[in-house]
Amino acid sequence: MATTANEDYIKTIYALESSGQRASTSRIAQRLDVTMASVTGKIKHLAAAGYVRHTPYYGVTLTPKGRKLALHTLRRHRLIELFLVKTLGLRWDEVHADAEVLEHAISDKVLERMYEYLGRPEFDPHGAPIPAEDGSIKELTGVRLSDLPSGARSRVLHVSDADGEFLRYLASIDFTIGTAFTLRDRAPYGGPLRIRIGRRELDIGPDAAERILVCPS
Amino acid sequence: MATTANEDYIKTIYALESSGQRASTSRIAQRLDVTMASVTGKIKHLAAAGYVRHTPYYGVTLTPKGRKLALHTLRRHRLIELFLVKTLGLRWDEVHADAEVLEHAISDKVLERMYEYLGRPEFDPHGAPIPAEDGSIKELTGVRLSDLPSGARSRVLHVSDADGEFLRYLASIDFTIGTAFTLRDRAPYGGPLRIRIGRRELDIGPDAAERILVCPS
DNA sequence: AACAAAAATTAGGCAAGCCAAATTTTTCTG
DNA sequence: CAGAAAAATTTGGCTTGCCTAATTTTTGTT
Repeated sequence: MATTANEDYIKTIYALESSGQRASTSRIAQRLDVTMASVTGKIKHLAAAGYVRHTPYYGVTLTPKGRKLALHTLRRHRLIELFLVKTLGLRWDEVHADAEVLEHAISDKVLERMYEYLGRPEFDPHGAPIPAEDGSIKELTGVRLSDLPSGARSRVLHVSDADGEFLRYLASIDFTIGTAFTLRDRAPYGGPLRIRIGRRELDIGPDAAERILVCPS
Repeated sequence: MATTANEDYIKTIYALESSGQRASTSRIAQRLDVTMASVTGKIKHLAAAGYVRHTPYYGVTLTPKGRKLALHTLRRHRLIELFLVKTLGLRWDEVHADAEVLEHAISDKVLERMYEYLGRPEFDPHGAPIPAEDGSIKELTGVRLSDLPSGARSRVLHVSDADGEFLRYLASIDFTIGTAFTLRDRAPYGGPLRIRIGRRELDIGPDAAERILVCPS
């Protein structure tokens, strides 16, 4: 029942719900790059199997069973990303696609070995929390860099793993997970944010700032 | 074109050819645990795609293209087995099933990283040679333990990875790849072979001895 | 050589996943 | 609120990969 396709749909629905969006047919279709017809068909199947509740012409919500599968898959994805970075030395911007495939292929046994090998980690290379085996997950209590008040001291908490180019950009300016910095000020009218990291000064565009989660400290 | 199913069929045909058996519909079906009808259908597809030549009512042979795919898949399988043993500490008897799945899922990039991480190894945990990237493979020049003359000094070269129980048995008597030993003698009428390893003496049944490849030295 | 058994193939069907095109429902807009 | 646009669904069709049952070909036996 938990095929590759099913897990991908469930993960997408979970991501939409987590970001406060309605899991509508069109949004699922867009994220998975399939047609709406395919989504409607799959939704019926997932509803019959008890993973989602479906309100026709509105969208779906995960059942507890669906939520559990989503977190199980997310745990696999994030552990695999971390393993690829830590063990094989891949960069944080190039592990997403591999993890997307391997999360459906690796056995529970191998996954638990990876978990132990990595020292029971809590976060993946992008700062995202790794769900526990029981399906519990730590919520990230951060704010968007774009919402940070001027003068605040903070550190980088999380960036999405989905956009490799953005990750390469952040790596190129050495603005990675855990980096401590001070927000000097922001230029008016959508101008860049001026950031100080130790002795180094940095400008970050407002669009980038919206995609970076930070932890005020 | 190189789907999971295709790669599994090609691997099976390669294994049959390598062991000098005709790759007939029935033998392929038996090894893959599918019906002969399924094999006939798949064979037509593989023949049309240029991986095999098909002689109806007789069997198939690999084309150079098919052989290349077989060796490519075998390389992946064996590297993954070794990686699981070396890096994650799995036992040699429990890696086959995982490798069987992962060989179809791991990207070339990750595989090459594993190859480098392992120090460009030449053999898998069961002594089988790992095909090179260009598809070349070292032939094992060994003899079956059952064919070894009495009194010969030798070492364990290779055992098949397919039978976990047999591998556990060999591990339990500490008769693993590379173990040096002397064949004392063999009991008549299909009796056991008496083996000496250092100071230790061991009896090995004739059926087991047929499945162990050794390297006289 | 003739017949039975074994091996192989063909024919027809099913499930998963996808698609395009047609239709229905909802939402938006003037 | 009426009509248009957008969203969702239905219908029918395609491919992969498997199955059972029926048929054909080969092989083995007397």
